[in-house]
Amino acid sequence: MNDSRQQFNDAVLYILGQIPKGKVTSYGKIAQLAGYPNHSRHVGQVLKHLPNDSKLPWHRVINGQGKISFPKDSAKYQVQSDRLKAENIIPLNDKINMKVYGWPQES
DNA sequence: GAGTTGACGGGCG
DNA sequence: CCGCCCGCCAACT
Repeated sequence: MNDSRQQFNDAVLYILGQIPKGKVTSYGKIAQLAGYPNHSRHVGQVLKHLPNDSKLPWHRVINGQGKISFPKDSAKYQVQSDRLKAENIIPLNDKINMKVYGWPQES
């Protein structure tokens, strides 16, 4: 019954772990890869449930606009931005170039 | 049990 | 280019 939900959750976590270092992806992309093209919001829901000490690179997930889905004044924003910068991912005007850092590779 | 929310995305004006 | 609206659907109140 609720297996589909659990499966979606598991798929998201798996994909999240497959994101190579120095690359980023969007919620919609993950949802699509998970087999649910329109569940972009739920991807965020899953990430929200992640523990703070999670080994998964949740910071490599941004929105389709190539921006961090947090208010600039938010602590989460600062952390994610700092982590991305630590992976040589430098956003321009608070926007990440998906053409360069995007994953999987878009054409 | 019913209504609202949300780590989003895409379309329209 | 920018802002508003609609859709999707589980989680939350």
